[in-house]
Amino acid sequence: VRRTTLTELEGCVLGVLHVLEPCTAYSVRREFLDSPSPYWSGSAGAIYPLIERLRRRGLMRASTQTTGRRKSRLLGLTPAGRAALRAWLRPPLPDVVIGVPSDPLRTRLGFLSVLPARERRALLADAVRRMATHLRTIDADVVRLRRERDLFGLLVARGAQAALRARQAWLKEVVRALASRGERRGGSKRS
Amino acid sequence: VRRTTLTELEGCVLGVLHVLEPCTAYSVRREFLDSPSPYWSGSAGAIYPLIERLRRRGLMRASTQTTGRRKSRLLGLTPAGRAALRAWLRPPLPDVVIGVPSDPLRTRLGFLSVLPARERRALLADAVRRMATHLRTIDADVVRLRRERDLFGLLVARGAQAALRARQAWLKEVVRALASRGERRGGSKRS
DNA sequence: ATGGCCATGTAAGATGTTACATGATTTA
DNA sequence: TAAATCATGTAACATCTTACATGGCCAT
Repeated sequence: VRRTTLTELEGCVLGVLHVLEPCTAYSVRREFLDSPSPYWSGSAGAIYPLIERLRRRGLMRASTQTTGRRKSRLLGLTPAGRAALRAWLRPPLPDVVIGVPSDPLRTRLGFLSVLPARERRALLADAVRRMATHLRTIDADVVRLRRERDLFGLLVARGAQAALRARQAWLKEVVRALASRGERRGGSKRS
Repeated sequence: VRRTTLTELEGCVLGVLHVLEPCTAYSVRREFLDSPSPYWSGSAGAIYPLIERLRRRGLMRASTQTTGRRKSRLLGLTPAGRAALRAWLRPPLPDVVIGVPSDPLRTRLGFLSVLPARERRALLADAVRRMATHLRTIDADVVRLRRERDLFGLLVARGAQAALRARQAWLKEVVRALASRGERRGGSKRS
């Protein structure tokens, strides 16, 4: 089955390549390893076969270079690769891009009714504490990127910051809603 | 390799089961098909094998019922299943639950520099318009769940609403930032 | 009775993870 | 020079998607 669209990771790799080219496969991989979002694992078994796939599809090319004793391949986009990247970004955006983004924390809190009151409070407390810590590192990222005058990097970091702050505010709302509700009953199920 | 943790989808299925049991595999599937988040595909090829897996692991059981001429299996959690579900929800939460959630829109806007100014504006306009439409349906969801006094359903919907609103505000920030920057240059790359 | 949706699957294939292998290079 | 890390992979496996198959049920 001839694939014509790009997956999320494939689109990202082409995008990273557009910014970094010419560069090695490993420096592409580093972008994902260094991302503040744990969603991007950047595992070798994902990146290297993916790059080989894109190369065979004619979206990128690799030119063998030799630096010192080490052979490494420098990657670059082909015209077809640039076109595929633009097509990936061009409207209309698919529903999954616009729709409610997945959030494993929101998912879990939807099943809070499973836990007895004590563990429920422990879960919320853990989430509140860890969120605050994590948010501080993102705040530092934003400050750094602003100082470096990296406009697009800054916008992405601001988006992440906004998402985390909104989630933090929502988390407080959840805590309030459960506290104000009578705490006498344990595991009430959704009607 | 003996898996001991649950994947996101497996945890969700156990959670849905806790709320709906006893119920059929299809009604579990419906929960995902009807979810407002397009992240949950609810494809048959994902759900049915997953349920069989959980059953073989002893986390749920299936009792064959016959309604009319149709045989269907009613699913329910086992004690081990309940324990696994609680363990999935119990702290410490893994990093991927706390960290910056993935957002395909944020990812794409990070590569805005790829597009020429005209297509860039088209992309942002499409995103703004579709976001507004989508947000209205989520708002309606919130109103409905509030009326139905479904506390946990309401909290999840409020979380989705908060995430979308934050994204909408951020999107406006992106539009402003790009408009205020001189528009003379086309595809500036990240330094 | 028939066309369409309900309900339950299965098969093939794409993609990603974990774990390992290998050699080069840097650092203590 | 020994250990750590860089850089590039590969193999086995798990999971999910797409597409199909099958039979029951329902409205016209």
